[in-house]
Amino acid sequence: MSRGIDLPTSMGYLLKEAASALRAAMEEVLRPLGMTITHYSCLELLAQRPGSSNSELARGAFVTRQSMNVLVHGLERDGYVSRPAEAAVGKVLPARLTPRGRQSLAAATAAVRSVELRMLSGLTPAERSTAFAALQSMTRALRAGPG
Amino acid sequence: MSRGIDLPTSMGYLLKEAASALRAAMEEVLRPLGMTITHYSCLELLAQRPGSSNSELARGAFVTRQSMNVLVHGLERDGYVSRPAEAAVGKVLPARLTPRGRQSLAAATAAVRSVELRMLSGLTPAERSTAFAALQSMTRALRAGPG
DNA sequence: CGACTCATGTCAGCATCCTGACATAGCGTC
DNA sequence: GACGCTATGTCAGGATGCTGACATGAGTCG
Repeated sequence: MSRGIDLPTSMGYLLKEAASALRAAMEEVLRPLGMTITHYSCLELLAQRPGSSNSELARGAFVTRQSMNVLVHGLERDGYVSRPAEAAVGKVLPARLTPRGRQSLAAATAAVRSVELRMLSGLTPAERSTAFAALQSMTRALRAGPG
Repeated sequence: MSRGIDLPTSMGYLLKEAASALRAAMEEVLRPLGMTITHYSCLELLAQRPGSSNSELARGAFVTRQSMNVLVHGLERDGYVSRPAEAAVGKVLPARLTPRGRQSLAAATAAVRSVELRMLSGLTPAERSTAFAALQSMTRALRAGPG
C-alpha cells in the first residue's frame, strides 16, 4: 500500500501520536461507562478542586469557558454535579460533585488508571521520571512564547 | 483564585498538557502564514510520501477520511496539491504537491521547526533521546489494546 | 468616589470533525 | 468464475467546540 518511507521522526509528531493514542484508549474504556473524556476530566478536576468555577474547569480541561459551560449544565441536569442557583458572591458559581457524581467518577478513575498503567508498563521507574521531567520542560518552553 | 491544590500529576494529564501547548504554539506561528495545523500536516505528509491516497493522509494526520477529504478538496481548489481527475487504477486518487504547495510548505516547515527547537531547548541530547524512546514505548503500549 | 482593568457567565453564529451508511474496486481463497 | 474480506471515496446528518460579543461584578489606582 505505502512505500514504507520513514514517517516523520520529529518529537512534535511523536507527541501528537502519543496523545492521540492515549485519547483513543481513554475513549475506549470510558464508553462502556457512558462517559466521554471531557466528562471525566471535569469530574476529576472537581474531585481535586471542589468548588471550582466554570472558567477554572475550562482551563483545566483545555477547552473554552463556553464549551465547559454546556458540559457542566449537562452534568448538573443529570445529577452529577450541583451548583447554587445564584452566586453567593460575584458571578462565580462554584460547582461540587454530588454523591452520584463521586460514585460515577470512582469507576471512571479506575478505568483511566488502568490505561495509564498500561501506557507506562514498558518503562522503568527511572525512565518514567525522566520522561515526566522532559514533558514538563517541553510544556514550559512552549508556554514561554516565541521570545 | 484557586486554592493552589496540586494539579493532577499523572503522566496522562501531562501528556495532554504538552500536546495542548504544542498545538497552541503551532497555531500561533502558522496563523500568520494563513495555514492551520491540519493544512500543514497534510502538506508535510505529501512531501514525505508523494502520491498518498486520501485515506493514508487521514491516518497520518489523525483525522477521519471524511475530514481529510474536504481538506484536500480545499487544497486542490487553492492550487496547493493536484490530483488526477479520475483514478488510474482502482479508486485511489494519488495526491501530489504543486510548486505552489511546495513553496508554501517550505515557509511553514521553517516556522514549525522553530517551535520544535524551542520545545526541546531545555533538554540535553541524552534527555531528548530518552524522552523520544519513552513516547514511542507509551504509544506502542497504548495501541496494543487492553489485552 | 470614579475610572480603569480584569475575570466571569452567557448568548448567538459558525467552523470543524465525527458517526453511520452506501457503492465500488482490489485481493485472496475456493 | 464466485464468494468473502478489506479498503477506498463519497454522501447525509448531527454532535461538539470555537470565535466574537455583551453585560456584570471585583479589584486597583488616581
